[in-house]
Amino acid sequence: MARATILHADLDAFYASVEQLLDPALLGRPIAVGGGVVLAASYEAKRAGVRSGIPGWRARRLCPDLTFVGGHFSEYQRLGDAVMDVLGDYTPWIERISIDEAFLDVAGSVHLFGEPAEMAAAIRRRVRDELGLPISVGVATTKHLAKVASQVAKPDGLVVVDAGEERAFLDPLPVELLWGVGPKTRGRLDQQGIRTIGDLAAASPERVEALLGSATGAKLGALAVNADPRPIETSRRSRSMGAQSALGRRVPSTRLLRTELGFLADRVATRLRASRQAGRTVTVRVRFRDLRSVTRAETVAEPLSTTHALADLSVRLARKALADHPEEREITLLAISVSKLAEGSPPETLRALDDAVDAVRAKFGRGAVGNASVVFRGAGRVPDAFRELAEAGAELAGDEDPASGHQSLD
DNA sequence: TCTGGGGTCCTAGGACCC
DNA sequence: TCTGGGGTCCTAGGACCC
Repeated sequence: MARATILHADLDAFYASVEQLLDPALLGRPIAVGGGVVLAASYEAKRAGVRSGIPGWRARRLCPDLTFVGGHFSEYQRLGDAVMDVLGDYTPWIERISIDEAFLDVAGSVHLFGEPAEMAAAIRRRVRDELGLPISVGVATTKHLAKVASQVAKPDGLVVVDAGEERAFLDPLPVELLWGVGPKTRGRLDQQGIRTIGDLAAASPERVEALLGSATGAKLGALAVNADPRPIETSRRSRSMGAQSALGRRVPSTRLLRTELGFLADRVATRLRASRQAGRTVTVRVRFRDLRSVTRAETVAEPLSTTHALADLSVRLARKALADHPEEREITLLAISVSKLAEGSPPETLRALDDAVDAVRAKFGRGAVGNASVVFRGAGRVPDAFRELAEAGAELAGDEDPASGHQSLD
């Protein structure tokens, strides 16, 4: 039987913990990072029902003494990276899955640092002592189970699920602890009397697949019986790249579409070029007042990565989406996503302008130059630092492959 | 009194080809 | 004479995650 050598390390209420670290007056108090929407809540706020993603007004109603803080996004990036450096002291086999969590496979480091559980304890101690942050760790035989374990460990805890103890650990837990079970799936399972992971593991595959669709059902079934031994992936290429802007309520004039989609196209195309990629499918999403949204997509023959081409196609797609919904007078969000990514740059002739813009920006900053929509759009509703943090999160794929160029610890 | 920005994966239907 | 089966690609929408 496989040993429990997979760790999932997950910082607790990360943004909120950083704020409490930066301003000790906030310690022990319910705080939320964000404003219009809650990006993160401290455990004190969570106890009152404040969750990330809920609107600010609802959070205030749930928790009248809630303190909102603006957010120190560059500090989140710095501290998140510092935590990953600590993890890297224990193994090169790290899969960072967001700014504040990662999987580790420590099978090859046991002779250096002791049992996986000891490493987990040491990691927690070091992150607390050196960086001042609480972090929970789960240890198990598979990634998914380690993640369930870290969720159970929260806040500020350690849970080890030894080989052979998986069923006893999983069976009594509620299904929503499984990765991929959200409100809808939980509701569907609940209607069938399936509430615990044990219930799900005991249900026939046919029944689960009939309920959730074949792929989702099979996947969830595998998770429930811990039969999903996916390996640690130290680097991964992203499959799409996008950007979006919430707009408040706006009438979708041609001028608005050109300005906002020009801004978004510029952000996406710049990142595409920086990663030397281009994409064939462009998807535009338009959201209406009731939060319903529609998408229109087009796949082109030649991969594109120029700001101009992306902006033009995006405006066309947005017009198509709007034309199909003439009853909608106002829109609240625009988004662009580019997928079917491939290595490659645009032809020389088309690239010259973007190259020049990229070069000037590298020297003088983003606002120094750009197409009119970028320069004249003015400040958005969302701080650039937050966008950059989110972008960084989307580009976690490390270029360091432990399998090549790194001496095995064994 | 309606909510950010970045992603992943799945489903279903239709076009098209052999 | 009116119709099989399989595969691939594309589009639109939805659920979910951090």
